[in-house]
Amino acid sequence: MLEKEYLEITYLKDNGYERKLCPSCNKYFWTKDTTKESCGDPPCEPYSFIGSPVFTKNFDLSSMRDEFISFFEQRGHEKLDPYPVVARWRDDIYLTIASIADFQPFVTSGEVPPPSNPLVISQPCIRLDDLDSVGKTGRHLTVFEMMAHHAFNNPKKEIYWKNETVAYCKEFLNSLGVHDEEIIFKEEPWAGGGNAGPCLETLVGGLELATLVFMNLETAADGDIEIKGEKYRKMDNYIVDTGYGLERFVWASQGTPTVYDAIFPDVIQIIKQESEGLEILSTKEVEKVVGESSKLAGMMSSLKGKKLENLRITLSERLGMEISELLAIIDPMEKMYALADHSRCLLFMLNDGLIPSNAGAGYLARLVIRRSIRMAEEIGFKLPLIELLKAHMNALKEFSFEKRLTLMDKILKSEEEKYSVTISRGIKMVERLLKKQKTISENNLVELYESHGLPPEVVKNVAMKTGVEIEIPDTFYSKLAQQHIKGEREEQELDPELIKQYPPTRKLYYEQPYQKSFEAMVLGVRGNNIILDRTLFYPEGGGQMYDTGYIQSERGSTRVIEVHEMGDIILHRVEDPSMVSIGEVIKGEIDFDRRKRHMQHHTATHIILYATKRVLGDHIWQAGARKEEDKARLDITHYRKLSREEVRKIEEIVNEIVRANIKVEWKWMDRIEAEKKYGFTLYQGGVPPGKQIRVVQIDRDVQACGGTHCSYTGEVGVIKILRADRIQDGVDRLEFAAGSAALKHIQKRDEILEESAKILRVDVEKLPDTVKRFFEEWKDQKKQIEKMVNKLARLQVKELIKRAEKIDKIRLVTEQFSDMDQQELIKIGEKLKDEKNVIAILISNGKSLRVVISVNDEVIQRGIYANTLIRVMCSTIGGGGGGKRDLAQGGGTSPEKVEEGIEKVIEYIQEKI
RNA sequence: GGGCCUGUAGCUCAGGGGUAGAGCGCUGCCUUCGCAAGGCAGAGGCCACGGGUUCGAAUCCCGUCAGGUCCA
Repeated sequence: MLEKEYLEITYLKDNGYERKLCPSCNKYFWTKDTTKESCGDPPCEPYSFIGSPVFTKNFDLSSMRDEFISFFEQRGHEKLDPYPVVARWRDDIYLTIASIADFQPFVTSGEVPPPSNPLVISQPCIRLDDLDSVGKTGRHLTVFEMMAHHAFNNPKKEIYWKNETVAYCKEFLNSLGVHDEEIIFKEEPWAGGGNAGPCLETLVGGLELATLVFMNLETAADGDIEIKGEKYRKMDNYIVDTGYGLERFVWASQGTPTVYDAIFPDVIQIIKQESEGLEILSTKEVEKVVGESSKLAGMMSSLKGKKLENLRITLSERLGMEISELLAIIDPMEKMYALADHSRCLLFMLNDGLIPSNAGAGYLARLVIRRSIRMAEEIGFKLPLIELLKAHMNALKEFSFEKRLTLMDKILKSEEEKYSVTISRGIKMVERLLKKQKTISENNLVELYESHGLPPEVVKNVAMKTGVEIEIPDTFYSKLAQQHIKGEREEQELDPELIKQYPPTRKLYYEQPYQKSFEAMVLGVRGNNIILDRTLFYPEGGGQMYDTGYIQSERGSTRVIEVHEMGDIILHRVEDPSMVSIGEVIKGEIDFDRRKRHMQHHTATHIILYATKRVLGDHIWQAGARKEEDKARLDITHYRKLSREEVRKIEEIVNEIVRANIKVEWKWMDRIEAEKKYGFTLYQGGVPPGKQIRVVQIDRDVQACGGTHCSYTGEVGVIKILRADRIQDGVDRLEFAAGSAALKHIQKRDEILEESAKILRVDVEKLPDTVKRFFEEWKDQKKQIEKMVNKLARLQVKELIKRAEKIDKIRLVTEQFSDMDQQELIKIGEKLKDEKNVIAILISNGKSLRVVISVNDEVIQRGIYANTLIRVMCSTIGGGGGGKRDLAQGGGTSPEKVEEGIEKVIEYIQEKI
C-alpha cells in the first residue's frame, strides 16, 4: 500500500539512488553503491564506523547541535526552544518521547497552528522502555536529544514534503563529509500515537542516524491502510516529522566503542576514578572487548535473557576468552555506562520538577534513581549521585540546570535514605525467612521484589552469607512482566456521535459570572439530559463541581441535578425532562449560593497553589484538585511531608493575598501564544482542549483554567486550611475552605470542642490536659481492676472449693454469678485448676450468658476435657464454645436452660468415669 | 491509575478465633572497688480506626486511615 508513497520520492531516483530488496530482511532500501546487496542495517550487516569515524570532523554534543540547528536555520527554519522532558501538556504520556510529542495532539490534528512553520528543534526525550539494554548495547540511552525539523502541511498550504526532506537529509550529511555512496535510505513504515505514515531510515556505516517520517495517516476503524496490525486512513494534514539522533551523530563522528564514550567521557572518567572495582578497566584490551561487544550488540534490537547469553558466548569465542573472564570485564563496564546514562536522565527529570513517588510519573524518577543507586553500589562508586549530575551539567551548558541544584541534592539524598531503609528492612525479612524454611522459593523472590522492593540479587547475597545457595531463575523478570499484563481498561458512556448534531452551547457563565438566571431555547432532550443553545450552568470541569438549580417552562419547573460537558455541548441532567419540549424558550436559574462557594474555592485554589510555590519552591505542581460547596482540596507535588510551620506560613500568605484584594484577570488566548508567554506552568489542572485557552491571572500566577472565579481576591473571604495530608509519596493534599464555608468549618470545630468540654465539665482551654488526665486515669484504673480481680479470684477459689459437689473422686464446682467479666471468670477458673481433682463450671448470667469451664490435670488424665464439656454445656444453652483441654469458654442465649446444661455436663462426666 | 505487602510494648518482630508474647531497650535489686557481663524482680499494650460475622475477634470478612512496594 505504501509502496507508491516511496516511489513518489523522485529526488532519490534523480540523484542516482536505486531501490533494492534486502535478501536478509526482505525490506526495500535505496542506495547509490552498486555493489551493495543488503540494506546495511544491523542485523543484516554489522557496524563499520567503530574505530573509523564517518564524518570528517569530531563533534561533541554542543557543536553537533549547533551544526544541525544552524544548517536548518539557514534554510528557512525557525529555531524553537526545547520543551520540558516531563510532558505536562499531554494527558496520555508522562514523558516527552519524541520531538513530535511537543505538537500532539492539537497541532498535528490541525486544530492549533504550529508555533512556527517550518521549524527546527533539538528536543531532549526520555524513553524507559529499553531500560535493561542501557549500558549493554552501547547505543541505548534513557535520555537523548532528538534533533528535528518539522513542516506542517495542509490542503490549503504546503511548506514542503518528501523530496525536500530527503534532500535536506542528504545535504546535511554531505556537509559533514559523508559521501552519497555511504548513505542508505531504508523503507520502514512508521506508526505511533494514533498517526502513521511512510518513513525512511537513514543509515551510515550501519548506524541509523535519522528517521524521516511522512506522517499522513490517522487511525480509523474503517481505514484502508494497515500498518503493524492497525487500520489507518489518509488525513488532510500531512506532516514532516524527522528525528536526528544527536548522540548518535556525535558517536558516528568519533567512532568510539560506545555512544557513551562519545557523549559523556568526563562522567565516565569520574566513575572510573571514584569506583573501587574499576581501576583495571582502562587498558587497551578492555577497550577492544567493549568495542567488539558493542558491534555485536548493535546487531540486536534489545538484550534480554537468551539473546544476552548468546551475545556473551559469541563474544567470548571471537575474543578467545573464557566467559567468566569476559564477564569480569564487561559486567562492571556495562554498569558504569548505565550509571553514567541514568544520572544524565535524572538531571533532566529532576530539573523539570519531577518528584519521585510510588505512583504516577514520579515513580519513573524513583525507578531510575533506585537503579542508579544499585549500580553505584555494585561497582563501588563512592561519591553521592549528585556529583554525577553536576558533571553532566558541564557538557550541557545550553540547559540551565544550576538553579535546581540544591533541590536535586535534597531529593536524591532523601531517596537514597528511603532506599537504604527498604533494603535493610528487606534483608531482615530474608534472614527471618531463611530461619523458617531453609530456602527461598521463586514465589518468595517474586513477593520480596514486588511487595518489598528487594531485588533478587540482594536476596541471593544475603542467603549466601548464611550459607544458602539460591538460583535466580532466568524467567524471573519475564514472569514478573507477565503478571502485570492482566490489567484491562474500560471506557465511554454517552454516544459522542449523537451529540455532534448540536451546535456548541454558548457559555454564559464566562460572559456573566455573577448572573443568577437566564433565558435559553431547548435544542434537544436526550433521556434525562437537556441541551440548550446557551447556559449559565457551569458543567463539572477543572476540578470544579457543576452548578445546580431549576429550569422553568410554561408547564412548570424541574430541578437540574447534574451538568456535564461533552465536546462543546453542555448536558443538563434534570429530574423531569417532560417539563420541557424542543423549540421552547425556558428560564434557567442557578443555585447562586452554591456557585458563589465554588467560585470562592476555585479562586482560593489558585491562590494556595501560588502560595505553596512561594513557600516551598517552584517545583510544586498541582497534582489534582476538587472544589465542592463546603470545602475544596488541592494536591501538590512535593518531596516530603509538609511541616506544621509550612502549612501555617502558606495559610498566612494566602490570607494576605485575599486581603490585598487583587484583581483576578481572565482572558481567552491563543494556545501557542500563551505557552510562549507563560510557559507550561499554565497547565496545572490538566490540558484544556482547543485552539483558544482561557487564561486566569492572579498576581504573578497564571494558569489555563476553565472554571469560574471571583473578580477580586477579597471576595474569597478568609481561607482556612483544614488539613494537610500526605496522600502518596511525593504528593501532599491540602484541604481547605473559603469564605462562608470556612466560617462554617471553624464554627463546627468550635462546637465539637465545646461539646467535648461540656461532657468533661471543664473549659475548652483545659481540654487537652483533662483528656490526658482522664486517659491516664482510665489506664491506671484498668490495671487496678485487674489486680483486684486477681486478688478476688484467689479468695473466691477458697470459698468455691468448699462448696464443691463430689462425683466419685472429682470435685465439681458450679457457680452462677449475676454479672461477671469474662476475664474474671477465666482468672477464677485458672486458679481452680491448681486444686486437685477439680472441674469448675463458672457462669455469668447477666447482660450476656457466659460460661468458663476449667479442668485440672488429673481429670484430663481420665479423658475429661474442658473443651468437650463446654460444647456439651453451650449447645444446650443455645450457643457454642471452645478452648483448650484445661480451660475453655463459651456462651449462649437461653439463660433459662442453664440448669439443664449443668445436668447434661454431670451426666457426661458420670458416663466418662 | 492498577496490583501486592504491612500496621501488636520505646525499637525489631512472633502469634493468626478461646488468659496478649519474645529479643533488645528501660527501672529497681543482687554480684563488683568501679565498669562490662550475668542473675532476679518490675514497669511498659484501645493488638491503627470503624463496622460486620460469632457465645467469643488482635486473629475471619468489609470499609477507612497510615506506611511500604511493584507495574503502567
